Amino acid sequence: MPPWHPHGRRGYHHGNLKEALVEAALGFIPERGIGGFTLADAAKLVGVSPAALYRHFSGREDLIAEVARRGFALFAERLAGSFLGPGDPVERFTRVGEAYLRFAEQEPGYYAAMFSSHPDLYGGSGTPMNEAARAFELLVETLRKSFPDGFGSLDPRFVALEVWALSHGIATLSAAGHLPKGPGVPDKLDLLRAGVLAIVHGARAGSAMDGATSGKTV
Amino acid sequence: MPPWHPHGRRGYHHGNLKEALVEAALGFIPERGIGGFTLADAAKLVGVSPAALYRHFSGREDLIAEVARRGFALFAERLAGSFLGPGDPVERFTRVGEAYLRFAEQEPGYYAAMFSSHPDLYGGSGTPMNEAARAFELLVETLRKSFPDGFGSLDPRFVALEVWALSHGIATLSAAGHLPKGPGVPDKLDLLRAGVLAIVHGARAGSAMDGATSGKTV
DNA sequence: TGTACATCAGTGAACGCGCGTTCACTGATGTAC
DNA sequence: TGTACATCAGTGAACGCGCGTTCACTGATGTAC
Repeated sequence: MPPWHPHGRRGYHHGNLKEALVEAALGFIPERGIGGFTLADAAKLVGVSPAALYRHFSGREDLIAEVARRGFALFAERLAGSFLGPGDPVERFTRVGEAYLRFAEQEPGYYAAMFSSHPDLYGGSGTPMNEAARAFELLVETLRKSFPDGFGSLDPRFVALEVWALSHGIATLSAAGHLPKGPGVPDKLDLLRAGVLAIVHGARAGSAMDGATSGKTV
Repeated sequence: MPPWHPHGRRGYHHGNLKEALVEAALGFIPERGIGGFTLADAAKLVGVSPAALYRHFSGREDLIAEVARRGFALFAERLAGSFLGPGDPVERFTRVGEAYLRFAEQEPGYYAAMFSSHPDLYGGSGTPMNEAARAFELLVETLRKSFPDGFGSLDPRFVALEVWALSHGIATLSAAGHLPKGPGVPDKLDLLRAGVLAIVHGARAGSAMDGATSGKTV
């Protein structure tokens, strides 16, 4: 018999309450939205009194911040993993973009928590924004490896931000149902692939973009 | 003496309650978020009993849908307006992108309402999604005028969607405080200009993008 | 191996609150005659 | 010009509800001796 049961309760002590609450949040957030997620429901699902929650989190905000923190960490892991494997760097970088959209779609709870809360609310280390910065750095590094010749006078961080913004835009429009769907209609992967190619290609060609950004670095 | 007072009450009848409630929502949504906006606060701000609201809206959802509907209409107006004026078509199209970001920043209440609610919730005509579709058509038309030679085998609607997604991504990341700020750092306008140039240029060059999207139209 | 005890993760009842919505009503407006 | 009356935009009190959080507590765990 394991020291604690993965689902449900063993007895008076849950044994794995923190993890269970995070999982409950991940279940509720996608279907109710971040604002519609309640501690009461999470506690009920897990089979615990609402007050038990306060042994592991300082409150609602804290639980959501924890979800966001874990989300960014997992996100970075997924992006990094997708860059591994066969193919030339450009192909592998394309896979990173696909991994971005897949994460947003398959982990809507994480994704919503990650981008819902205002980063100014958090300070210090180990916060969601810390993890977010690490994920961004990873994207920059991936971009550097994929295009070792660089982007002319353009900072790779600038290009990475561009790619991130496009991915985020496609992911959120898609999640909100604002993207056209149907047979014969390009899907979000087509949209991302073409956009990323254009951004990266445009940046490498350089000339057109230098005017707007010369001398600026992120 | 005017038939109704622009601010506050004239007497028992408000005279302009519907407009006043929409304005109240536009004031609260940016500071509290769409989920944090309450009918009670809106009614109090306007100086009216909470029940009065139901003479003009069927409920909370309906009020927010009205805000979204007006938002999309105003949005389309602003985008169209920014395309007018001097300059060659490409310059003017660039201004449209800037107008997008300006709208998102200056009208956060409208913007949040426009993209907060799931379009599937609405049906029929005169709904937010109807206005949204008109705004998108306007973007497509602007793109057609700016690049009359087209984009090779690429549907202008595909390119327009790309531009919309990038703009939306930049606008939402910026609003959430996820974009780096500071002197010497490219701002969101730099980001959008460079991205749009790359997307449009990449689409005109064609070759690289055709593989991913040949035969597909929006 | 047994027992006393510190630790701490839970309970459950209660709190104050504010929400969206309803109801029967009332006051103001404007129109018909 | 005056009056009766229909219309309708408001009132205000109440509803049932569920929220996040607190509190004194209790049961289980594990460690020291």
